[in-house]
Amino acid sequence: MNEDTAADTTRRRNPRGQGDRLRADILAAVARLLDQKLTDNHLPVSLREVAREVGIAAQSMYLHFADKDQLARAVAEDGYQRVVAAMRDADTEAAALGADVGERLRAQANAFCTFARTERGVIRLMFGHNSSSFGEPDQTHPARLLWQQWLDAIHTCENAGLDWPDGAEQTAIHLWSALFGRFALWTSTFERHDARDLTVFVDRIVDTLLRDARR
Amino acid sequence: MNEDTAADTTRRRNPRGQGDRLRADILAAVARLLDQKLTDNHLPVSLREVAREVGIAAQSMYLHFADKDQLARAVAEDGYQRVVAAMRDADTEAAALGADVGERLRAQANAFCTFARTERGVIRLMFGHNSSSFGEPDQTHPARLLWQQWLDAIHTCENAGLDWPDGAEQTAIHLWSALFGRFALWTSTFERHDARDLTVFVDRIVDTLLRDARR
DNA sequence: TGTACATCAGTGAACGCGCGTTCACTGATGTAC
DNA sequence: TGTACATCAGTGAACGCGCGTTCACTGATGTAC
Repeated sequence: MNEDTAADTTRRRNPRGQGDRLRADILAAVARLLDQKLTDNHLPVSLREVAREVGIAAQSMYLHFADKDQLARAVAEDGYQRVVAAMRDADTEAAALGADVGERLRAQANAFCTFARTERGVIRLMFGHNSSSFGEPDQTHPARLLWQQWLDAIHTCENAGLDWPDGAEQTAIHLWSALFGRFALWTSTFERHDARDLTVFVDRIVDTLLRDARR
Repeated sequence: MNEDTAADTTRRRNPRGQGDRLRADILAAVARLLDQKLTDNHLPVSLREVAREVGIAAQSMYLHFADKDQLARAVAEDGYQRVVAAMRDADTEAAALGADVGERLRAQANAFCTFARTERGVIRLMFGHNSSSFGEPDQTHPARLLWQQWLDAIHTCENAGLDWPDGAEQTAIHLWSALFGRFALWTSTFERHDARDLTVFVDRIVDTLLRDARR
């Protein structure tokens, strides 16, 4: 077992002139370890930092969270609940103003991006570890809430007569992926961070989807 | 200044029966701190773990990296170089087999996803912090390499006669966003992780782009 | 051909620090009688 | 109306540990003479 980890075979010193090999070995080891670490939800903030920020003693964290892991879990779960609430509110508001289903979908897409923009740290955590860290394989992952919200939005359009060429599920995945990917690029690369870029993108992608659905 | 952090005003104990308020305060504090931490590239692995994995003493890390931060930087930079190399190789290979520009674009998109799938930890790190942590605002960010690769691929199609309705840049951003977003969803949510889902997605999105470009 | 020396690829031992967590405690506030 | 008591929202002090980093060292290998 573990024949792919360098640690098994006792390492021998590199020959003279080959010292740079260690550099490559180190980079490969980091890649391996990072991959293993993906499973646990790592909170890149210490309990004590949080306590300091709140203005309480570090032990007071344990009044509400059993350990650090539970805190991370709670933050992500809270994030899912809030983003879904924001989308739902945007939908309700748009509907109250007499928007059609397409405009309501766009409103929800924008609400999602706005949440991502204003809660960058939290959304990173939300998508920062895979399902296995949320206990039971399927049912309990709080991302289900968000997935259901997207699916509802897409279905609402179907009920109003739109026909998605790739089907509701694929359309929901497509929209969610595109928005999150665009946000990730926007936030993590060299672009200046102008919120309008995101809004323009939302408009374009929702328009394209609607156009193809109405054809 | 800092009127938005709870730590400024000395906290007073919650009234009886309101103990749950602390929970909300803590979650809000974590969100604030996570947002601040986005700027620095945090390597969720210790130097000593890496050294153990490689099979060397912890201090030997300093033979190649000035500190932990430089190691994180090097891992990300290496990742960018490798993903670009993989895309370039896929393109060259497809071209050698007589593929047209569309097929070559698809080959590069697939190479990107394959890299993301096999180097999940590294790609997380690559997109896990924003540009400011890479020194000079624009020029030095190694993501530039990848951006240029996408742009080249899109331009190659233009040179072969394709006309992108949204322009080359927007098309490149769209493709990159969609792929990365789909990957992020695939890896971090409740779906079973079946590589074919990604391949199917790549096919569909590239096909859609090409169809709209040829019209 | 032998040997002194420089270089290279690392290691041994230790530092001070902040971390997650535990245990026993406090002091204000509401409640029963 | 007074007082004993339970409850609540936390804190004080301490633990052992692994971390990032520093400094001085080692021992094998190639090179100049």
